[in-house]
Amino acid sequence: MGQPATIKDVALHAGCGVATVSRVLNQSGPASAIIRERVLAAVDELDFQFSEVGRSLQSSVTRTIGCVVPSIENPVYANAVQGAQEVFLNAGYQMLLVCTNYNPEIETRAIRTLIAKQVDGILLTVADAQNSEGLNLIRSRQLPHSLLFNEAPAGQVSWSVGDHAAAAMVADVFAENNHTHTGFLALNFLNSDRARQRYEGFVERCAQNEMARPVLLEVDDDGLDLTAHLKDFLDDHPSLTGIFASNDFLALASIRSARKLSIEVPQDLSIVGFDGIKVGQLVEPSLATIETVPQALGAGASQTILSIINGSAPPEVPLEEKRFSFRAGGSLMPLAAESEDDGKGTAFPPSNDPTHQKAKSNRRDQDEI
Amino acid sequence: MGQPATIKDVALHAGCGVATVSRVLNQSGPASAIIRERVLAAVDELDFQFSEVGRSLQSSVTRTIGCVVPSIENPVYANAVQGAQEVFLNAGYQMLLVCTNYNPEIETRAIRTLIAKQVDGILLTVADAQNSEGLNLIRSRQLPHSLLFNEAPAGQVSWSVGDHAAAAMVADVFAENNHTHTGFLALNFLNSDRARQRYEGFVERCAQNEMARPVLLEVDDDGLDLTAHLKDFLDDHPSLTGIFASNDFLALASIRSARKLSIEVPQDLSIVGFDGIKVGQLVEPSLATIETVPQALGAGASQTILSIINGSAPPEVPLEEKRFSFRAGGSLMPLAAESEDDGKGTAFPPSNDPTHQKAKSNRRDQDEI
DNA sequence: ACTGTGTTTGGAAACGTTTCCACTATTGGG
DNA sequence: CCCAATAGTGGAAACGTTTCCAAACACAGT
Repeated sequence: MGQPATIKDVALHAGCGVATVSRVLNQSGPASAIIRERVLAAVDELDFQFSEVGRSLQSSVTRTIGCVVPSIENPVYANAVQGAQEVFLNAGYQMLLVCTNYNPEIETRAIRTLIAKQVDGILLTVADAQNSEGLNLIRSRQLPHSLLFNEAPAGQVSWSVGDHAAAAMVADVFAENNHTHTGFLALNFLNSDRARQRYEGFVERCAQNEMARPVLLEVDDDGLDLTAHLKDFLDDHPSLTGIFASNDFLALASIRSARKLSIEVPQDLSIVGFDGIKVGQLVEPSLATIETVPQALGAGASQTILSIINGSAPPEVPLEEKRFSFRAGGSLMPLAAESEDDGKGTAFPPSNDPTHQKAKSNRRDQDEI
Repeated sequence: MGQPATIKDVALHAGCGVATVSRVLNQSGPASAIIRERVLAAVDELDFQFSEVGRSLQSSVTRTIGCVVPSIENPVYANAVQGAQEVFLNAGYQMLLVCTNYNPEIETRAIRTLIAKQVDGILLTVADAQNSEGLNLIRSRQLPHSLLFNEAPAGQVSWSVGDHAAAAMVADVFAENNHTHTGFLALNFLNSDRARQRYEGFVERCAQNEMARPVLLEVDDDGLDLTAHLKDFLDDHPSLTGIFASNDFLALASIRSARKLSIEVPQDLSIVGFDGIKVGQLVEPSLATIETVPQALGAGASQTILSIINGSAPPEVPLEEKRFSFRAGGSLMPLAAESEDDGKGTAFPPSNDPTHQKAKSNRRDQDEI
């Protein structure tokens, strides 16, 4: 029972040539009933299984796909990866997973190794789609691939949320609820083109809605305690009535921090998140957020890759409206309508609003379903 | 620019033999400065990279590890997988990930494929460690492997939480807080030996603490709405003052459902979770739970595999006390001390306690830090 | 000039497959 | 009874590596 049996062993055992064994097992050619039986018996006896390595060398197909994402501790990526994995598995592919921790160096090295391993395709979320060494490597070898969560440059397919438009929708929601002075809370702003796009989309639409320019609050560690940051931020910008957090964890952390500062959410401060993670619906107040469908994006991107491999028609990326939606929640509350702000909206208007809004209408019911 | 360059192309380009190219690139033998330069130039020119497939065939080493887990939508597994992935990557291995969705058939098939791909080791969480076809395959081929989250049978290493003991600790916590009538809330009881072990550990220790035997509430779908289930459950067992949920999501869902039924947590009902997911600390009331260290378990299990591969000393599995701890939270509240129950604790005692406990001491402060 | 030592070098085998092709039986029809 | 199809079979090449081994070469000491 030393080394695993090879096709040669089977051939020897069955008293035939290796070609015959291959034909029987792959049903790729004629074989007499007698010999078929002998081969099958030998396979059983030796517990034989083809080596995919030998096969891959011969066919230059590995039935393996590479997947490169920043991290799967973020449930958004976890869901996407899981969705992708499932599609691949059903199509007979397995998935090599690499988490880069937002480190471009690891990203590049990982992609290089994936190429060397001759994966049949690569699914990836890069730190910066405009300038990714790994992505260039992939492109120059014309390896089937698809971007996930990155907006692709010019005409390339990519399965992304539509961060710009989604963030604009948040601006609209704030506008509809009479919020004019808002903040944007971001983590890892530098390492994520997604966060940047959300910020841009939010800022632009706020301007269009004649709201004040959103104030940027950038935090760098992902510790849970934002309290100090939040306090400084609100002290500096007392006119703020709403915060758009660039992901749901930040949003939840903000709610908690606000509570410690005796700021009631949503009465004193409205908060909107991004991603639509499951727990957002389990908490009190429930989280108003942009709901996304990461699993569907992951699955779609996988199908894109598979279609390139098979030469079949690629799936259409759904319209933006299908990729995100606003999920109402108790963390957002309308402000009593008031006189419009001056319509400048470009520069930071001096806050002429010395106190926090204290609208006290008690509308907990919003998340009763 | 058709097919990628092979070592033969490089040899041709550099005007030398393939053996020389191999020696230069691997620094595995002598080579004159002249020829070294020519080889390096050819590599650059042709953008050559070794094919790992050819290499693996020759060396029967793939620098690839298989990882089989139920799902990475569960943050516990996601963390563990990420921890493992990181260790492997640092050691020069990549990881093939398969999510089985708790389906033993997929599990077996995946393991079979991993073996065929000649992975150097397998890290896995199986549905049932006592009776896993895939695990048997791995064992019979003596493939380096390590179990994760499964308790291993007799003397085998395994990186698990220590579900039995952890659940017993929950029983102790309930006892210290004067809860005597508790329920155990489980999802997927059939598919998870973990849930079963938690139940057993909880039941046993409750008996030792002379508490009533915990009532089992099993739910099958993982929809978010437990309200109906919870209502029936509490109607049937009005004496319950505490629920131990077999994971934090269930615990959070219970809190929400309780709220809908106008049952206050923790005043009317205490809830303790299991796993210690991050959001548990962000919600109000914060979740009392068993905190685990899935990332450390994943990393440890990986190191076990690496040590088997390298023939080095395997890392020690930490003592149970290091693998979990109780995290206090606002969802659990002590009951006013009262006369002891009758000490039978074995059969279901008839509930002689017609109303819910309504201890009203307002101790929100418990989770202020 | 010749031997001996040591350094470079490249041919060839091996790893486990698939597939092409040539070869041998078997059959059916004349 | 012979010939031509045809079904069944196995040898060998190819895939891209590494490594063994023998050959070639350089050079110093006699």
